[in-house]
Amino acid sequence: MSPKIQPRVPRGMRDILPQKMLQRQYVIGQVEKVFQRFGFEPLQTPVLELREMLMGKYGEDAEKLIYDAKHREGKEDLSLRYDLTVPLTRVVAMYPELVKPFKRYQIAPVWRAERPQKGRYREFYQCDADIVGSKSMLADAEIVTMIYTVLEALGFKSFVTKINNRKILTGIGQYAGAPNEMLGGLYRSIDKLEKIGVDGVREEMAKAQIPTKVIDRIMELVALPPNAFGELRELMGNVPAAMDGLDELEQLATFLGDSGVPRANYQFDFSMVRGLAYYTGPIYETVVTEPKIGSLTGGGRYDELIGLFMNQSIPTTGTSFGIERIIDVMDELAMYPASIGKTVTQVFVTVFNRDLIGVSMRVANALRAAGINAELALDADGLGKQLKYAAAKAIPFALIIGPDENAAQQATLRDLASGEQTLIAQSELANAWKRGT
RNA sequence: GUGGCCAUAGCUCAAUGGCAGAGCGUCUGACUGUGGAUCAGAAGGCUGCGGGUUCGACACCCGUUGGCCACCCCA
Repeated sequence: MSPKIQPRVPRGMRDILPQKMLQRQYVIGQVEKVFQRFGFEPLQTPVLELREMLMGKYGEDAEKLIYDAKHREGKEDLSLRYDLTVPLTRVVAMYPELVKPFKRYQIAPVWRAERPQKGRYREFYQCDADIVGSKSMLADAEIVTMIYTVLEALGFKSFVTKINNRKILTGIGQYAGAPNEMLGGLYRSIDKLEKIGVDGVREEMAKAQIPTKVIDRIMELVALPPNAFGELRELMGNVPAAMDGLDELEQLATFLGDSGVPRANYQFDFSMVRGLAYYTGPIYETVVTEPKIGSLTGGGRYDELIGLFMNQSIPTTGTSFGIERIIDVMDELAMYPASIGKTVTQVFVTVFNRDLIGVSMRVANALRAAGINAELALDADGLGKQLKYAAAKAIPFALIIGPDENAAQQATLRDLASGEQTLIAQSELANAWKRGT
């Protein structure tokens, strides 16, 4: 025999075992239900894209994290998808016949070669919902409303969706007189406001050789309290880009006021920055305040991205839920409903002895035909062993059909949590379930 | 990509440079129509991997891989 190979998975990737999968399926199911309730349709795309589809979309830093996946003898340069947004824009450009506004959702894995940490993996699922073909701020309001509805459905209480506008950030740069090449670093510093405070941001900017005068002007704007539309408008009255952005956000604010989303769950925050290069309008990011695990959702408007694939550009907005982080938070806060069990099996049908295999099998199949998840013992081991197995798998009930029960056409139903047992006619088992076991 | 901490039985962790251990879990039996409790017993290890120092390394040194944490960035 050849020497054994250490079984391992690639760095930052993991197996998800059945009990965890049940939780995941619950979370994904909830998200999907809300997506559909808002009129989004499912889409699937290949995990591999032609490399050139992905290049030049995310910005230089992000591009370094893209995995290449070319076959040894392949003629095409392929990469694992980095997100679901660029594949969407590719689809929209390829199928002009799609009815607009095109609303699609996609729940699928993406790959980023980052250094793994808690809540950060190299292979992770994103749940995206986007609206293609609407310039209206109502589309953005729908996205923000949906973010709230999804998180609320999952049981989150203390979360805030922060809203800003790329145009305002651009305006801030212009207003402060910051040279273009400094803008990227500038935004990154601004984004840390909440984390390192006003002084921390100033310090970082000073270190980056940004003139004090520029810093002063920026901080004057960025340090404004949330939702301070009036002050911002006054200060930046002569910066057209900022005015456009403010107009958009004020419209969005009006729509959100009528949306039913509680005021505590969204906030206009002029210091929130999103890194991806393609955003052009409103941007969103949701953070939970309880355990600090980074952002749970991120998104925004990217009106020009589709234009990279076709002559005509199509205004688009949407968001992405980071389901891995959502799950990590839900684990930490034990947010799963009791109905999410540790197994899908509802009843374990024991096999008393070889002679009674056929009886147990018929009973199991009858239950299955009635829509009940029934597992059949595969060995006529001692009853003790079979019950132990069922208990270890956390199956709620066991059925015992020995010679006595079978002679009377009955079965013993054992509640494995309480130990309580009841005799039920074999023909009545499925009905007993429907009445609520 | 930069820096720090860590890696011993399935899990949680011990072991002055001197015989690799405990608790929990697993398996078997006491219990041939019933899991959890109790008791008795058993299995389980190239101490992540590769070098080095040493009479002797789980321990010290170097490298490497992986995990975690902080940056960077991000879902």
